Amino acid sequence: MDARTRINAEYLMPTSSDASLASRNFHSRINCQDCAISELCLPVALLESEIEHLDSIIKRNRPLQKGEHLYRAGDGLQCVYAVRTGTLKTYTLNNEGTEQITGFYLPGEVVGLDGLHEHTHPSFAVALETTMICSIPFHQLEELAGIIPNLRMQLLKIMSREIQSDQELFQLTKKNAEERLAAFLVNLSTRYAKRGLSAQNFILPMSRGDIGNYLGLTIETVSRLFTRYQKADLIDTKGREIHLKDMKSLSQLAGTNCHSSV
Amino acid sequence: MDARTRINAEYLMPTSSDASLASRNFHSRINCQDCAISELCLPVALLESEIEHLDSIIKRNRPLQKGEHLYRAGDGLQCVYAVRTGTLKTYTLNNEGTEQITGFYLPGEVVGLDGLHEHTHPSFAVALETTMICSIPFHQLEELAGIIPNLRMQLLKIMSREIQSDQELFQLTKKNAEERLAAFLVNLSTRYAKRGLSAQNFILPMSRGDIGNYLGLTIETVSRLFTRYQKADLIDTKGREIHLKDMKSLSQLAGTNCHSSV
DNA sequence: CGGAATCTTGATTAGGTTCAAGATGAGTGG
DNA sequence: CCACTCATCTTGAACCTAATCAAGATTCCG
Repeated sequence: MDARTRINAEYLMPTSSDASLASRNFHSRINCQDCAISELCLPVALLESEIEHLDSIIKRNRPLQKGEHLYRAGDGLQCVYAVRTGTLKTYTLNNEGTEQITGFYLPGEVVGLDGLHEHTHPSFAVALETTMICSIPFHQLEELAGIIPNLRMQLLKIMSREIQSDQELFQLTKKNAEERLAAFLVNLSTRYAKRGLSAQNFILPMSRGDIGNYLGLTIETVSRLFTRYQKADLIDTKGREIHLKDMKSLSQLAGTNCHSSV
Repeated sequence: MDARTRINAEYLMPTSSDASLASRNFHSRINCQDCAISELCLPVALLESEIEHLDSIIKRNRPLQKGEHLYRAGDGLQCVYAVRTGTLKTYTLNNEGTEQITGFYLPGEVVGLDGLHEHTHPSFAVALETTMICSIPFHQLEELAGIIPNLRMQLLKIMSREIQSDQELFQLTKKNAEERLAAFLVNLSTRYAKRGLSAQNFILPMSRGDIGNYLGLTIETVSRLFTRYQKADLIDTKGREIHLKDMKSLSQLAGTNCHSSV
């Protein structure tokens, strides 16, 4: 049940006449050199030639459709993955077999870094919408990190950032429902802004249920909070569209950490 | 018997007459080669000569006394630190300036890995008891990781494990008080067992207040849970001494993850 | 258009916090 | 060794937030 073989097996060529597209790279024109989000991703601080080297080990398959899995818990870990476009969610299953969402991943973010140490994915990763992925064979990445100091440093930085943001996430246990959802929205907003998108207006790629699951709240509470925020003129929502009207108050509600530089 | 007496047996306070001990290595005889917990720490899988190389960049100062800080939020990040003996807690301050505990660190565990990416510690680290630390200059470690593939891999593994355990920690948001405390105790137990200590009997290095803060519960709730567990014959406690009588039920309560290999 | 999934809103309940008061324990000095 | 203090811990009662149960409303999609 390897992710890659699944992808290849399910792969449908865009035009039956062009067989070459079925080969290693789905879009041969896509590469790190031209990628809009390389600034957020692994190639940061690399020289042109180093980026080419990195790019040469990266595989790009056809996009994942909504609901398709990138990998599953228990799968062997061959690759780590960078989101190119779209959104992933990662989750585990608890004793009762219910989903426990552990994270949402936006373009430029790297998933699969948990589980390096045991060569096995401890969680599931699934697309919330049509999502394009760069697959980076971990073994080759790790070797390359031995050769390219900047890449080694960037890999450490990405992991360090993940550790920090996971610890910030954990601070949610100390917050009430109102604060949790505010923190979630502010966090998403910040991440969209980094990607050159609007910090005020975006479309939530996940359902209310997903948000609730992630934050440890029920779907009813999330729904009620959205209406409460709306009445307080903090936000404006229609379905998954959201407009953050009062970022300052939301941030304050979120109780952003004093020493958080994010 | 307990961790603290073990430490006292190993450690003798410096006499004020011997100033030389205050220099680079407090105990010149302490090194990675002979360290009991090297198996849990950075030297895993290194050759003898590689361990010597690693050891040569590590600094060991006098022990931290209870309440002494190893670093503070905002401090520049020169080193990452491995706990040799004792216990650290890490915390941040929220808007209101109240402490938010983010983690407890036992011997062999590495702290300071958050904040690599911005060369600044995002949190505080303070000793909960007399604690000996190995300071590892990050720049040198990173360079060494370029030369020694096994060290590079071990560093990645340590960070990967931290990411995974932080994500498991985050699952506490989905648990109620009873489950949270059980998860906490089982987690501590597992970590002590890995260190060759008893999984059933140990002394909690932190106060009820610290536990509550960490888990997002009030001290009263923690206290009530301890008595409830005791009445249910799950544990036996007297102050900070704790005996886990029914590990199976506790683990079940904790709701350990299906795919968790820890 | 119709059925399913998702979302909203209301009423009730329960788990955990808050407020309050004692109890226990560790550390200090006489 | 005891008395005293301060910090930590325990227990009780009242309150409140968020979960649960329940019923509609809305949106999505074939």
